Amino acid sequence: MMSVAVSPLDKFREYLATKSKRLTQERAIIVEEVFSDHEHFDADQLVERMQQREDGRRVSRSTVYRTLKGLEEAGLLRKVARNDNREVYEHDYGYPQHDHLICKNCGSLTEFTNESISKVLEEVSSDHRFRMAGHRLEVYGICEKCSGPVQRRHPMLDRI
Amino acid sequence: MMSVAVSPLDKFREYLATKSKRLTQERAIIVEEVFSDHEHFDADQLVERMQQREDGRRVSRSTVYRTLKGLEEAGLLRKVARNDNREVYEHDYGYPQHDHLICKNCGSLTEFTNESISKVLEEVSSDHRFRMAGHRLEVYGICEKCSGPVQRRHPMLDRI
DNA sequence: GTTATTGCAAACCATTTGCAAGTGT
DNA sequence: ACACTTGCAAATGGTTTGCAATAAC
Repeated sequence: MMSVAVSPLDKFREYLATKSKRLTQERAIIVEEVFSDHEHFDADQLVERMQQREDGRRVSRSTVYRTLKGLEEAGLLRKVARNDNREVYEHDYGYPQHDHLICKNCGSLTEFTNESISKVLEEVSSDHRFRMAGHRLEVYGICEKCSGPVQRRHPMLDRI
Repeated sequence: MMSVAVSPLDKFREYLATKSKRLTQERAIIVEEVFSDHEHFDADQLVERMQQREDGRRVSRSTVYRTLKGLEEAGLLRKVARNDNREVYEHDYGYPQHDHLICKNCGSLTEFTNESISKVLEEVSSDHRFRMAGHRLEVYGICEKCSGPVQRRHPMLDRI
């Protein structure tokens, strides 16, 4: 259980302060939108969500890109994979450490957590006098959905 | 110890045959160049190496890109990281499985091997009925070289 | 009032692709 | 002969950037 003492917006505000940057309306709206759910997303999807806001508070594509970079630096987001040639982001704050199974067929991301992986990485890093700051582990393959139905077009025949 | 029964070129030849593709001079030269050492490289570096060949057997940039894709499909190369916005490749044939420590400061890649990681990944995949085909693990941080000298500009003062 | 930020359009840049000429089988 | 490949130049497409107008502090 990880406790979240500060909201994402506050955390971002802190980060901005240390860099003499400003908390603009645009940045605030983006943070709100990004943290409104836990799904993975890419820049383009976020741009689209920003354009469909009912309150009409639009934000340009450039600002979305610029803010994503800031959120990453602030430790609020991290890149987890590339899909369709786009960087895929996910929350890196208030969300437990995990990695992903990535389906080569449908592109779906399945999260999993495993304690021993981080332990191993810490050992390895220490052996190499490497100061680990984070990692990105992508496991490629075919997910359950894609390996099931597709190959069994005639389920009854499987038993023959 | 992994035994390499077949040369990279032969392995590529086999792959090409299964796809009714041809072993052209260009492809052969690229394989030769790529497997002439074990260093990591990106497409641009390979293009440059191809242009500096003394024997004048040049290969165009497009063909390099096309062949890299083929070598990846053939299981001879794999992408291991992105550096400077470019895909970084390494040998995936006749070379033991390993992962990388990537320095955020100088971009250097340090290889490491660890048995338990693949074991864990197989367990996790099996738990999710996921058919693992491979993985990509990038550990980010600061390498020994970069964390040493840079931070200790006045080594003697460290002891104060 | 200063200085950072936005939105737009243009630029960037690694990678891909259409096509006519060339090559492997 | 046939189908696959090459090299070139042009296109692609995600991401970045210059700049004048605007907003945060």
